[in-house]
Amino acid sequence: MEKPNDTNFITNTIDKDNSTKKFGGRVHTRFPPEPNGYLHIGHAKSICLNFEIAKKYNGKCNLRFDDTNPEKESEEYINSIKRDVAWLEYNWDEIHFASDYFNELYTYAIELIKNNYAYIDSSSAEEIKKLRGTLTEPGINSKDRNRPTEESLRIFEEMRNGNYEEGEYVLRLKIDMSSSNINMRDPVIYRIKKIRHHRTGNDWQIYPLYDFTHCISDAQENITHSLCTLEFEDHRELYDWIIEKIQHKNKPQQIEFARLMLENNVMSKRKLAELIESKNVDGWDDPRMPTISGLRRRGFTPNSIKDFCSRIGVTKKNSFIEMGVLENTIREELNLSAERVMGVLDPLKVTISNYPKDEEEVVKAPNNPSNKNSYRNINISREVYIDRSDFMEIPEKKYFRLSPGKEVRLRHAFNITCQKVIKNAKGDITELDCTYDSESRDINKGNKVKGMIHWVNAKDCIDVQINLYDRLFTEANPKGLESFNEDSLVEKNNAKIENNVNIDNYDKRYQFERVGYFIRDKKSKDNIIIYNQIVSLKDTWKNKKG
RNA sequence: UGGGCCGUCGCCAAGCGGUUAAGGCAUCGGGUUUUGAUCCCGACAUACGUAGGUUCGAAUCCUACCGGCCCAGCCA
Repeated sequence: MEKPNDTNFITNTIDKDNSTKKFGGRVHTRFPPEPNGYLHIGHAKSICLNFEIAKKYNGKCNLRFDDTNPEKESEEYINSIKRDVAWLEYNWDEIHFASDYFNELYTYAIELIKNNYAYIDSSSAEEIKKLRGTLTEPGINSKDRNRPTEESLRIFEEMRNGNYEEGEYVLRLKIDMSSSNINMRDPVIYRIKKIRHHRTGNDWQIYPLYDFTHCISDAQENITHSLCTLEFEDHRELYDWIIEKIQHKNKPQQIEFARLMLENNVMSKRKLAELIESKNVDGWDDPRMPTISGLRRRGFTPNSIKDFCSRIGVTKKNSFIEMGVLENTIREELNLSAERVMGVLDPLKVTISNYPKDEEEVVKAPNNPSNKNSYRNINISREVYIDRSDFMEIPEKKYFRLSPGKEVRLRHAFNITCQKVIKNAKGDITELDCTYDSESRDINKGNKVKGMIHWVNAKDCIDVQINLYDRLFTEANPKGLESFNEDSLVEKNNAKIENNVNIDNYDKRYQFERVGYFIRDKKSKDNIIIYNQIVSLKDTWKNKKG
């Protein structure tokens, strides 16, 4: 594995902080997902960043669920997120929930009201929106902005007790309605929501909003570097304002980085959900999905994902990463570790007419070219299957696989020559009549041939379905479903694989020689054995042809 | 049109006033290899969004432009 690229503008900042003892040389990060959906590769970038930084500086990294909106959140998501983080082999030092701080948050809110930094507003959502101003015009103070402290305190408590309906009142920070930073125009920090929370049940009728919750949660956990994505840059001023006004002893530093975007893919929960709802994919863990669960089912390993994250770097520049970078990481890992077997996607029957009927022999084939001492045995007899793509009746230039009259080697076995092409009434090729050169079992004795193709023994190969995957969209930056790649899934229903494959092992990744890397689909039905193509082998021949 | 950010090779990304402007992916040559894979070797930015300026010296500092992203949820 490559040495991870573990320095970036954030570690530079931390180095500086450490040298000035800003946090006493301490480093404490956190990964703060909202449990309202499944994690994707973009989250993996954040997970790797936060946990790797903690590791690098002998610090800590917490897992914290930002669960302040019970409407969208659930236990199911909490569990899936925990599972995904654990699958990536990261161990959080502490696990917290923003909802654990509801009491402290409430107390801080009261303090802010008392200090004239917050007030209860009876304005409707529409009124608040109207008075907020625009990007170029300042906002206007709410009629309730100077509500007496005692009154705000009383209403706030009544809100908590459930005396009011949703929308009747909100608690707002009193900052500056004319600020050029719209986040500072008296942001709402508490709203009434008469919804049962998945962790606090019916204890609360009011729930704090992100801006109020996040900074205080960080401070409570004594986080030093609060890493988040670019869209929160404008919120930093508010983050710092709140920490200052509540006079918290801890002052975490928020640092923003660019979120991950992949070419020919989408990353937003909404767009991912669209793919599912439109039935273009079969769920959050469809092997084409950029979700952690999708990647896992596809056959990616935790290491390959971490390797990917270290390769793409961390900056403040919005950019799209080519899918090839991701694919390359798993290809590189599997090249070293995956055992080799053979499998044909589109079987074409080959009868070796001069091979004795009812006879069979065993050939040896290395499990991995890196270890010449580990072999597997493969049976071969009179009938084999090869891939249709390895035969061309009228070969194009430089095609050095099988064609009429041509000799190629069956990998690990011997050379065969195509004598006759057999077709059905429609003119489709149904079978090839070939002869073999028994001398060529010894690789030094047969003719030197340029073509080498893979095959399976007809008598004992295993019938499987092989799923080939490609990028989800044809456009680099998809706007919507219009550019969905209809060929993103190709099912090879008649595929056949060598019987050395352990079909009961759902975790073992194989290289089907000359084709790609495969893993048994965890969702295979009992009657159909499905193998997922994790990634193909590089194919410069295909590239050259254009 | 207010504010906050960003612009170094096709895609990422080092670089922090003096370097031949790292590295990875991709691409293109060549070698090894009976996986058109792997592996190895080589090529690949006189150029850092543009234009000025400061300086003996600038991708690095200053100014002005140009281009892109984000912000007007009682979402996070």
